[in-house]
Amino acid sequence: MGRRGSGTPTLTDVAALAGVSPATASKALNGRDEVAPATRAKVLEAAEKLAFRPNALARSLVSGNTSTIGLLTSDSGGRFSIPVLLGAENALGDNQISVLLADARGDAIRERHYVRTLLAQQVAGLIVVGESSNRRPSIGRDVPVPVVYAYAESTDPQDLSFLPDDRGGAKMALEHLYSLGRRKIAHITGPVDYRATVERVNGLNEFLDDVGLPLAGREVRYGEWSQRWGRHAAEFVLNDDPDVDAIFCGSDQVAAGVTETLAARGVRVPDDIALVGFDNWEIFSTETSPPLTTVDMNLQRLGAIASQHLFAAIGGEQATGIRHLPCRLVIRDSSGGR
Amino acid sequence: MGRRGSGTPTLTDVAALAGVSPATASKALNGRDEVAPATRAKVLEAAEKLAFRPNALARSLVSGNTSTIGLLTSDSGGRFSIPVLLGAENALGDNQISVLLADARGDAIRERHYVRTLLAQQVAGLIVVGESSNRRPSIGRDVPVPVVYAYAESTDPQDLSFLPDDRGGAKMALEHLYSLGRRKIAHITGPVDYRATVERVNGLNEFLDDVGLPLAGREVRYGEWSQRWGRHAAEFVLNDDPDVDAIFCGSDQVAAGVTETLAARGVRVPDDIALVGFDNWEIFSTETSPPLTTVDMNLQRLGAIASQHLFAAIGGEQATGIRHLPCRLVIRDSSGGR
DNA sequence: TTGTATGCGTTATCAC
DNA sequence: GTGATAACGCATACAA
Repeated sequence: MGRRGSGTPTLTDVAALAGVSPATASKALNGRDEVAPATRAKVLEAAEKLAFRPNALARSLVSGNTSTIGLLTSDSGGRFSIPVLLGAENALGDNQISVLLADARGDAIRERHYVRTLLAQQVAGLIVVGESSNRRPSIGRDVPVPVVYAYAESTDPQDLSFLPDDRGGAKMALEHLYSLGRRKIAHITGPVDYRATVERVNGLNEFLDDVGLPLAGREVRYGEWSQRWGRHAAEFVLNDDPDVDAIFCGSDQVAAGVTETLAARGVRVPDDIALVGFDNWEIFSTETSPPLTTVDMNLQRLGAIASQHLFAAIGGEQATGIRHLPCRLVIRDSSGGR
Repeated sequence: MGRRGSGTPTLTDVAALAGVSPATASKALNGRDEVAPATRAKVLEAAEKLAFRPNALARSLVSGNTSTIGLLTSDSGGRFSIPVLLGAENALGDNQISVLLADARGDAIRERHYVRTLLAQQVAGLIVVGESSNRRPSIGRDVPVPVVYAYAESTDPQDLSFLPDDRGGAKMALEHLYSLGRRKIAHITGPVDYRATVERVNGLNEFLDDVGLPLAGREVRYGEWSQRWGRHAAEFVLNDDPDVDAIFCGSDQVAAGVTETLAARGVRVPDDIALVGFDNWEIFSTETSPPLTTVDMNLQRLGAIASQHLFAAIGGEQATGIRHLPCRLVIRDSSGGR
């Protein structure tokens, strides 16, 4: 009889109903070919009838590997981890892989705790997602399963990290503005201690150097990731440099604030000033008036690629280093580019 | 020797190092009292030395119950499931419970698939989170583990569902406005086919009836959950009823749009018009100018309570029906209430 | 107090 | 082609 007489049916139940041994039933259900077609049919029928589902725990215990991976995150809002998770689930496909989620909330102690818990659950691998894409401590080399960092950069070069190519993304935005004839481009962005901020500014500077253009708006405006900052910074830029004909923002949230100030001052977008954001965070980018041209970091794709590499690593193909994945320009009305 | 000679240490390894049998080691580690203090010390020391972590799979296989629960969600953005998840993790505390997350993306087929997968993983219970708080099909009575619905209402009254008390939340908002002397209150909200929309309107109507006040702004303005709609609807309201002195919005996102229109038309908030939102979605509620007074649905608390009930159910204390959990008014500047 | 034996549900090995 | 048997890592009933 099966578990506790009345519970979920077990392989033994199926075998009994089919009139074969558990071993044979196992082979039949797992599609091994050392089993007679007639027998297989009987077993499958019995399994169907009992709505049999193999106990993944028992299976993992004997096989030594789970079909579960751990996702260790720190961004409590799920702003980055959810897209990464969705991308991972996509890549997993019907592989019957499950994701154990643990949110360490940026606390190193809690993070260590969760790593141990996830390992106790015998996860086959770990994906670490950052609360920002900044460099962050490695969870260590003594972890007995493969680890990849997605939207996070491990300080240990022996780890494998996946980051969006913010620098390239910024260049895409600027090329777009440049191609539309804009020559007085200002930049309003977030805190200077974000890798994303710095990389986007690097892309900006490289582009301006390449085409021989000065930065407009007097200087790069560093602030916070908030609409509030966008509103204020737009005032500064307009006051200091009324000729500005384009503003490239370090995030859509900032761009949303900029939009408000421009509207309040009667500046037309994109006619007077073209606007480009970053993130393609749709609750902002599709909701401003006009909707934002913006740079999408392809986080879902990043999650998919990271998990593919994780599986490769689980399969023995270890890799190391930092991979920058391309961004994508999403053109809407705020730049006048279509 | 343990797994594959060199892998993760097992209980047997610990026992060997401590010079006792695996059974004794097990008892010592699990805090059973039929073991001599000296022996326990030896075992603990050995476990420490080997960094031993019990294999949760094996433990579950023998005990028959896992320390894992499944979280089945449909809101791809994580807008509701993440707070619920955090609340659940809080309630779990150090119980070493893990959460297996599956995102069905609103697809019933995928949902069934994930339920089966989660069950195959032997989850001890299931939390179902909706993409909205609307009524949704039950995942069925044939699920062999307890299920609770959080921010979702199962169509089956035998299920246990937890919902925010939107009606009560709306009343809190209105009482607040009323107590501040506002008497011409309009309502701008989302689609009429959302339970949340309807319940908030119900609360509105009940309140207005109670105090004998007519609705201002001509009628309830139903639309979408978007800033865009908020901007337009505010125009309608102001045009139809210029005397309005308060606008209660069905969401912060809508309120953010309303704010923009009010600013554009030179209407002062809260002096001319007081504004109250709903959701306390902080990227909106703390970022508008002025910041929004709004109703918080306490989703994290809802998640905590739902998971507590789930554990009770796992422990045998089944419950059924629908529980409405109170909202909380968060007072900021947009209502002039502080 | 400690150790031996057994079983959880499944798969793999190896006889038959 | 099929079925005993052992093993995965752990916990427990029971014997010592």
